[in-house]
Amino acid sequence: MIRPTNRQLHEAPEALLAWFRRRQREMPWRGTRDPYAIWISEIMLQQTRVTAVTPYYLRFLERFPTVGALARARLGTVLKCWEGLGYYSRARNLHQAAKQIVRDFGGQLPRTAEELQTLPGVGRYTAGAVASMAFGLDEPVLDGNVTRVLCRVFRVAEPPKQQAVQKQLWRLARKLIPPGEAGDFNQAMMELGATICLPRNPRCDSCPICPLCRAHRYNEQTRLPRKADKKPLPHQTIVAGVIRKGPRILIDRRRPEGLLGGLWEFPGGKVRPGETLRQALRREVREETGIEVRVGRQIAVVQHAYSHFRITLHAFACEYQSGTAKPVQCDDVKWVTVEQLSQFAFPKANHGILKQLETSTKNTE
DNA sequence: AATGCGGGGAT
DNA sequence: ATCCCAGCATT
Repeated sequence: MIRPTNRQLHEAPEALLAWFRRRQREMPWRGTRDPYAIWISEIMLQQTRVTAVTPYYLRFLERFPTVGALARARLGTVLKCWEGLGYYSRARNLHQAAKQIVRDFGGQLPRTAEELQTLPGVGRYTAGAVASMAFGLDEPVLDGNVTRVLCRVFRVAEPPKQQAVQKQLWRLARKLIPPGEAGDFNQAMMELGATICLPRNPRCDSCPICPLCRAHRYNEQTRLPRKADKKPLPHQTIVAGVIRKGPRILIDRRRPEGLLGGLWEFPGGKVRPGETLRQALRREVREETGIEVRVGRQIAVVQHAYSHFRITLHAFACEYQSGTAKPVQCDDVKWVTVEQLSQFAFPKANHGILKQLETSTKNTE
């Protein structure tokens, strides 16, 4: 829920406008009110930085100075002019839209946000941008910059990707527009996001609305906007055995390639569907080291998250029964004492087991 | 709601 | 390496 204060509502837009009019950067499409030129610039600026766009914009307008010129051009010519800018559907849509403007709108861009959105490649953002900057309409924009600024100034705790939050941000962006000034105000918000209210290191000491910023007050400016929750990671159940043979414990070294390569671990592995934990452990120990064990009591359960999956590790005390340990499906095996364990590198997920081991050993001494 | 779509600059 | 950029269309 977004709850702007009256002070924010009244003071922030004016402060931003004043700041923007003093401090805005030079851009070749600023200062023109040619709707065609503004449209081209906005399409090019979709997901693309000002510095990347500038040379393309200049070349494009020279080559296709009007809607009619663009509509008459061959697609191949348009694409050639776009070459290197990326997102080439933008160029195809631009060409299509130009033809549509000639055919349906007499060669003039439609003058409402709603009609603008009927053009291919023109969504809610671009429609608002052209409507406000080219036609002076009080239409809002919401892009990555505006989203970041709003989430910080109004301390929006929910991820702005969520549809419900999007809806509120659009409403707020509209509400903030000083009547008749949407063009400059929208640009001011984006300019602030691009130069001051930066994603990682916002320059709050240079921000014209810092005193009105809720995130800054609570020192949360680098934690907002919140990123969408990532998808739940795939999960695996793992078993491992602390296998005793007299005073020694069996460990094995993982093969040098792959996950956790070269680290030592307690023998074990993934539990297969339908297997009990103990069945899986006996099987894995046999496959990995070639020995038979009796699985005893469970000594630890460890939850661990890797970057792209997570595991639940069940550790069991085991007793050596028969066979000779050898590196069958691992790089090396070794019988060691509890005291020696600390000399070997273990994955983080095994540290809990190691700790348990030290503790229980001391207790039995 | 999730993806695909490009290429480059900042960290 | 990862994030992010004056987003849109498609599924």
